[in-house]
Amino acid sequence: MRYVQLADTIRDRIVSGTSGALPSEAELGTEFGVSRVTVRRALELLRDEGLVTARRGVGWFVASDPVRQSLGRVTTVEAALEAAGATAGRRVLEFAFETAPTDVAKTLGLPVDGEVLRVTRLNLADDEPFALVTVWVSARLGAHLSRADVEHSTFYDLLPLHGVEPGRVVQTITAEAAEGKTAHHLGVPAGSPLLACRRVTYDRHGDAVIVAEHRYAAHLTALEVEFPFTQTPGARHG
Amino acid sequence: MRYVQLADTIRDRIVSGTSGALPSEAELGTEFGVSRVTVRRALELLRDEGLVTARRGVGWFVASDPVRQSLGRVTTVEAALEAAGATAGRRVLEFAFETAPTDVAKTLGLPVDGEVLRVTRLNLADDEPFALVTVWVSARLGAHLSRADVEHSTFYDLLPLHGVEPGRVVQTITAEAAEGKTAHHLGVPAGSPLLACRRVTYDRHGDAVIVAEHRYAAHLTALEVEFPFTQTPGARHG
DNA sequence: CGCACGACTTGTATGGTACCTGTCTTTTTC
DNA sequence: GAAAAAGACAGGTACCATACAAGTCGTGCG
Repeated sequence: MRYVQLADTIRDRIVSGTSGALPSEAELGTEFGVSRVTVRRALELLRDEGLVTARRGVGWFVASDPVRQSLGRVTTVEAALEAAGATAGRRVLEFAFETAPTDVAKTLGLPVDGEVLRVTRLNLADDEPFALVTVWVSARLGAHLSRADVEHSTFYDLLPLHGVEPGRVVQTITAEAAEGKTAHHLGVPAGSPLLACRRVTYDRHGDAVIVAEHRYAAHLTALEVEFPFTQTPGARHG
Repeated sequence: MRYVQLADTIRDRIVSGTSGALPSEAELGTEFGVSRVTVRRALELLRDEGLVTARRGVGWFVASDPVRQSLGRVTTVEAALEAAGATAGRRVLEFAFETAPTDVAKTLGLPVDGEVLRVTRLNLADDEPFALVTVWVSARLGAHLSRADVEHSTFYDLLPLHGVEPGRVVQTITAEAAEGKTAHHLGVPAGSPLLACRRVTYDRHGDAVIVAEHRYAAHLTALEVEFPFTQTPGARHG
């Protein structure tokens, strides 16, 4: 689907800072070597997402500061815990350099047999386990981290010390059944539903630096996302 | 049996990371030096295993990659499905006026025995069940909606016609085990993990107008949240 | 100033092309 | 005789090219 890919590249262009008016449909068409119809379908897709708006006779515009607008108020489980006054604790279960899983290598931009530091950690709230977290960073970065470091500080506190400036975070949320070992650590029956969040952190240059997987027991946790409604008239699917 | 061997090699290729669209039947035929019929028999074998799906006139796709729904940008399930290249459908299962569940009555600002319109709907992606959605609106608003309305349009398209302007949306995400009836509708085993989203839509005046519960089979769906890195308590835990 | 005109834009519709899957029949091969 | 190959056709989808309607804006003329 050509227009989906085109929408992806335009979306990237928008989230990485472009604002104001977009080039006209005809210009985008010649730039990407596609017809105007295809450009329109891509733009309509982005309009359904609330990322852009169109004014007839004028042009297409990036919706006013869409990133901040739509993503400003994401509350994580950890934030809620702190707000509730719980004391957060960490217990490092594993700390190992090993070859990266293929998907992790891919997102971190490493070769298929690239080496990473994997830290598996149990997050505690008032000494009760509530999240099982696995973090991967490239071995090059991990070389500067000690086990004590990751036990007492967050990765977000540590990385700036080594010249890495976090830029943006993409969090993918899904659900899964608790596998035996995970269930044991979280203190829930095996097979019970978990909230699984994969969080990829990028630095200022757009390169992925941290891949993390958080697993929460479902009965304890809920993520809350708030965003303003963006009017999307004329959605193509009725 | 030539096509069984071919199915094996294609399966290997898929499980080792290939995703998205497969080459066309003709291309696979020339690549492996077999006829199109043989390629088809192999692919049909993999389809029976649930590994791939075919869309007429388009091509074959690996079935495993979930639909990623971007929170904060996509406002409807339909938009996310279209972005993934699937065709969206709806089937209304229940359409009833009844007394509101207490939590719904509370969020909608109704008295404890207030009346609401409840619509339970199955969302389809390429004619496969994808999401089970229950929507509650106050009886006062629901009085203007017909069953055909909610079958053919989204609530977000319908409400502006009756003077309601959506303002903001708060979405709460959690996981749960599929209860029997829900599992049946979604075509998954009972007890399998679901992604459960409760979405409360407020109008311009800050009054809650829609309460909706979306349930997705976990293996089909992932929610995606992107936010710029800020040194807030919520983003500190990594 | 007022106004028409033209150059641009988005919105909409249509015909045509290339390619895809789905299904069938016939021929070849082992 | 069964499996595979080869071919043909139907039904669909995505994309392109084109045309035209409708809206906006700047320019220049009277």
